[in-house]
Amino acid sequence: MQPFTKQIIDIIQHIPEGQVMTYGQIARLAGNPRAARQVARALHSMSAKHDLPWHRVINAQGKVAIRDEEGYEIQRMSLESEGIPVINGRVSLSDYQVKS
DNA sequence: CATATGACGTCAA
DNA sequence: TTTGACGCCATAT
Repeated sequence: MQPFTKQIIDIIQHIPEGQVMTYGQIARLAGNPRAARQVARALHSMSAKHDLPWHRVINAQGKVAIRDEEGYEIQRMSLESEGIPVINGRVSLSDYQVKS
């Protein structure tokens, strides 16, 4: 497991309940400010097998970035279950995004 | 023009 | 078969 990937997983596992993080923030904390896309790649490949709260990871616009319909709804439900309302496929980042 | 952002797609072990 | 690496560059603003 590469340090990067490990960092990404670690960071996601530490996202507080009721809060979300963007790809850019995760990439920055992982040590590579330009690796936002790699964060997406990592999740695409490993989110399922790491008991990660991946539903707390969204894009910088507060939108659910999942393309898959099923996964999208799963994330929406998960977020709302934590008290994060998803309106029009979006989340109120100003209220729920983790600040760093 | 400069800056910010990204839930893929393919291949190796 | 399944799990993980890749760590850029196309697109939008």
